[in-house]
Amino acid sequence: MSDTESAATNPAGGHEIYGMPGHLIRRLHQISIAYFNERMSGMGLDLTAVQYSALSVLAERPGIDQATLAGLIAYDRATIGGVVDRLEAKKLISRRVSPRDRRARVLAPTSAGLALLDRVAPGIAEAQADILRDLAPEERAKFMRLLERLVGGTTPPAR
Amino acid sequence: MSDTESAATNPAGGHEIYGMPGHLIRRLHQISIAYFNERMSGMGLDLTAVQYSALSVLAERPGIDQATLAGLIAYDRATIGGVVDRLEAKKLISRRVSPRDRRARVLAPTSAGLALLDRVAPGIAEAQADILRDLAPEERAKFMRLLERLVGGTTPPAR
DNA sequence: GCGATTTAGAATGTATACTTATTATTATGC
DNA sequence: GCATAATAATAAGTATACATTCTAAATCGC
Repeated sequence: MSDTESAATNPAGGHEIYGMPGHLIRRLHQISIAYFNERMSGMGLDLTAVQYSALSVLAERPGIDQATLAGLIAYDRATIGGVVDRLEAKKLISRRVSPRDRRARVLAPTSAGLALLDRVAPGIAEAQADILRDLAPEERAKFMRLLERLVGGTTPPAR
Repeated sequence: MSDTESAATNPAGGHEIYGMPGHLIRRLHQISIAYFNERMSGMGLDLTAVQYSALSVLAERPGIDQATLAGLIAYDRATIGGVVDRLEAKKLISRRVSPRDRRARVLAPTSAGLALLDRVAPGIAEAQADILRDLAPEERAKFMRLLERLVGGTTPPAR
């Protein structure tokens, strides 16, 4: 598709999706998740990308509640509940009622959770490298800069 | 995060996710879907991005079966079943058993499906523009070129 | 031409992802 | 200090997304 065509239509009146940003972004996300899962299963581990992100942020900021965690990684607050459930079931984090606000749940990684983070670090780095593998180093930097601009310009959780 | 740090760790030994490609790609996908849904609900329509892609491809290639459709947009074959179910329930596509292969289901948009595609085209174009809004025109082109390289280099459905 | 393999689709189970509604609890206004 | 508004989680419902398993049907090999 040439640059002279709109993203939504072509001269024949069709609706080609292949050149649309949304389609390519969905595909790249799909590929990114596939690389992540490959590395994790390759290490014999059962951890999703979403679970890794949550655990990682909790290691940096132990003691935050679910709503704060959701805000920090731009998860929906309803979604975070299930993620936290599964991390707790795997004994990677602890969840207690906050003494200061009995509505809130205070989260923190367990020692097993922290140990797992260290153990997966190489696989995570490899998965990230996999994603950008087909670009030259300068192109990777350029892509990451543009990506950060596109994401950073938007207020995290849309709601 | 500076370029001298790895994507997975920082000098303090932490595991910052904010600079990782995977995290930023997930965020951009989330933002992309949010823009799509805003435009659709703004037009009073009930159509997801996934459903739009499927319908759009069926308009270009009427008569293909579900496995072919899945391959063309890189959907999982198990996922496509539900997507097709919902499109059929909304009477946007037809699904009949193939006369040549009784295992397969031949798909095609209905006239209502084709009419809907034309009707949503402006909203789709706006949603795509929303995603790249914060970049200058040359940056948009650069980003799209890199995105296509990253996606195009990978064989579509990972399995 | 028939048994073995492959393939299409569906079914099942897990994990996001988001909307809306509900409950429990806290903060606010006056 | 009490009714009201706001907030943290959960619950319920819909829609991807993918792995695995199953059935039906087609194809392949010899």
